[in-house]
Amino acid sequence: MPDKSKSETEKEKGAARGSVSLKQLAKHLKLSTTTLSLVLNAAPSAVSIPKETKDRIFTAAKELNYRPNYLARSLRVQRTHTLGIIVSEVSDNYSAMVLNGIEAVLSKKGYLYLLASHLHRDDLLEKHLQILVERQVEGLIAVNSAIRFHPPLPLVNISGHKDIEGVTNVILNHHYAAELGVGHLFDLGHRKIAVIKGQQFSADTEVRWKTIAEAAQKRGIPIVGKLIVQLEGDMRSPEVGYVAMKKLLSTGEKFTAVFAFNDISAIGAIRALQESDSRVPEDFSVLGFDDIYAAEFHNPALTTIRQPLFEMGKLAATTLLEMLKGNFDTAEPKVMTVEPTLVVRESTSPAPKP
Amino acid sequence: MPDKSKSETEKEKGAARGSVSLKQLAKHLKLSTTTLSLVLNAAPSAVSIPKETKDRIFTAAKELNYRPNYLARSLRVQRTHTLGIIVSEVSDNYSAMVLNGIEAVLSKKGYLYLLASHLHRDDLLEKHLQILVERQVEGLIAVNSAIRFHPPLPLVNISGHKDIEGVTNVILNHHYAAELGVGHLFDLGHRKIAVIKGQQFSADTEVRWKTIAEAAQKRGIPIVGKLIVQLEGDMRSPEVGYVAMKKLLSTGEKFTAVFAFNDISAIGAIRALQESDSRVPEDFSVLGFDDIYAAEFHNPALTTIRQPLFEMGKLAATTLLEMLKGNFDTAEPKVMTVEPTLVVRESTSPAPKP
DNA sequence: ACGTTTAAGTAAATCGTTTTAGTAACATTG
DNA sequence: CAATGTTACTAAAACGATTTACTTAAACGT
Repeated sequence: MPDKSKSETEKEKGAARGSVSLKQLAKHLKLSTTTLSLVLNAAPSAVSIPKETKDRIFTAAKELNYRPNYLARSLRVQRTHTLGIIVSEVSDNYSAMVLNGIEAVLSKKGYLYLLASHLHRDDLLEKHLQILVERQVEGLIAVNSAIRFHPPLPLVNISGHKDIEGVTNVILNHHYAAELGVGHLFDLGHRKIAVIKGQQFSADTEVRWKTIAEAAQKRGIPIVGKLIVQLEGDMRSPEVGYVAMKKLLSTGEKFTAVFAFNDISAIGAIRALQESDSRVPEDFSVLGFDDIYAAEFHNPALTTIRQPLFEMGKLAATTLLEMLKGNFDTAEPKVMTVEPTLVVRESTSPAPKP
Repeated sequence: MPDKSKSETEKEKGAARGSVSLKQLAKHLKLSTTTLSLVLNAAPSAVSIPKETKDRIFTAAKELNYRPNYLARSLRVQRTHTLGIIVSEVSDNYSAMVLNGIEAVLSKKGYLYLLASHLHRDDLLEKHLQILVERQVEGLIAVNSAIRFHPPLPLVNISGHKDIEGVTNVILNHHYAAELGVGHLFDLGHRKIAVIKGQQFSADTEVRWKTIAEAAQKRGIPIVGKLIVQLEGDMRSPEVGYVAMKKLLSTGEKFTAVFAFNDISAIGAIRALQESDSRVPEDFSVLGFDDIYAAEFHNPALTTIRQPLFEMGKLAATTLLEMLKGNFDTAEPKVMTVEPTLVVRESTSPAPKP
């Protein structure tokens, strides 16, 4: 037990657990807190302080293990270097990849973030945003969230509803995504295509469906009501895709391909198909969306529309930081679009001969 | 444009963007901040304040959109209701599930958390812990991190190295996990078992390997050097498992089953086997670890050793909060163990006849 | 009618920093 | 040698809350 003795004696007052306040450090050095602050922060006006004194300060700070209290500093300088991020759920694969992108740029810029989830409940969304604001975050990033009001702080929304005053949007080029997906299936000869729509609460659901319908119509592919089914519930487990496909199969309506809302549900759908003794892709082509890590290694490997989720996170973060620099005059809703790509793997193939 | 006019005029001084400080609110009401604070926080001494005054305060607070500055409050009361969490990487499936568990209890208890990743670099780990401490978090949770020093704050480590003074550990019953896994393969008749060890930087790697080796030895299963291979690199993609299995196959050494470090690598391994025209589980049984969401829906569905990751997160969080209540006298390293379960699905089957 | 309670508040200190506006001592300059 | 600069610092006011220790006026008890 090497360091056990001192903790009792140096209990004067102040910060916790072996940490010293600036005031204590100043007293120890018989200098004012002003001088210490100036020196420790390398303020321009510290030029007049002789190197000797500076060194005394530095070594004492190190010895007494001085750690500035970021709260106090933030309060004084009115900057927290903290953002608030709100997602539907952390362990959702989609959010996780976006978060990774966000974190990559924030950590480089010396920002931290507070994270909250809304679990697709509007009341929680509002409450948690409120809490983040009280905690003095400088700006907000929302992922896949239904922001419906002018936010009290600069906010950039990833894959959210657009057209809200004061929010900047990062969205996928949905139109092109649908063209890629439907085009791919069409080119393979599929004419009876089922669609698994996203959960009702997901912001992407509506656009995705609309653009797919358009792309289908444009190619003369009929939209059959019975072949449209909607995901319900949890976003993390393939289970919901499994259920959706079961429903699709139970209608008795014929189809040769399915365009799933995302990879997770595509994986569930494939499982359901296999259970009913159908082969993918020989009997049914399955097209996913997102390109999560698991997609490439699934069996069969998923053909999918890739969303650059990591880049979307990065883009959102850099944009928000930019907004924070320039004063918040970005009042008009702004949209930044990113492009999807088609990744062809094994889960799609030419339509079977009738 | 409904609310555009006022923002210019109410610019006296104080908090940002339509928010008012307590002082401003007090001036507006011609009362002291003391009174407001007492009333707004329902302090016991506020009994003497007549209801009328209280109502005046409440309505004014609502009207002027008063939001207490949490920084200022925290500074004064010396409590931040914030924890620091450090993980290797957010989008790692493992961390994400643990995080979910942590968040579940924190949000219920009114805590938020700052998240940092160390990317398996010791310098980043130390630096980020330092930053979290400066930000006045009340306690720390580390996930899968190699904490090597007595931390400056209460810390609970999930699946970390044990035996560090002042840290409480949440760990899996590795011994039992190995018994379950090896026992399962043994019972199916497998005698030549390959093992995919975890990445060198992962805290679990060493114990996992040791307990597996013991369980094998106990059953008289020989440990063949050529059949032991180690994962290298990224934790998120099955790619590394794929590479590992390729290496295993290239040795020419015979085996009928593989015990993978985790589900992610098991999925990659399966892909490698399939590419070499082997069938899983008919030719090779593959056993995973963790039971991530994708495991159940993989093809073949993964037989795996389930870690209760969500519960581990919850346990860590509740334990830490408990430590924060009772003064931090939990100096002796404490260990809380959780139990694994064997989930039998499709990726394992009786060993093929020789 | 005097002392004591109670009601309804408020002034000021405090948390741990940063920053503005000095000051006191010495050196330099014309 | 008085004015001016420079050097090496410091006092005190913020930042926005909470909290301790009063204060003043009215009500009450006897």
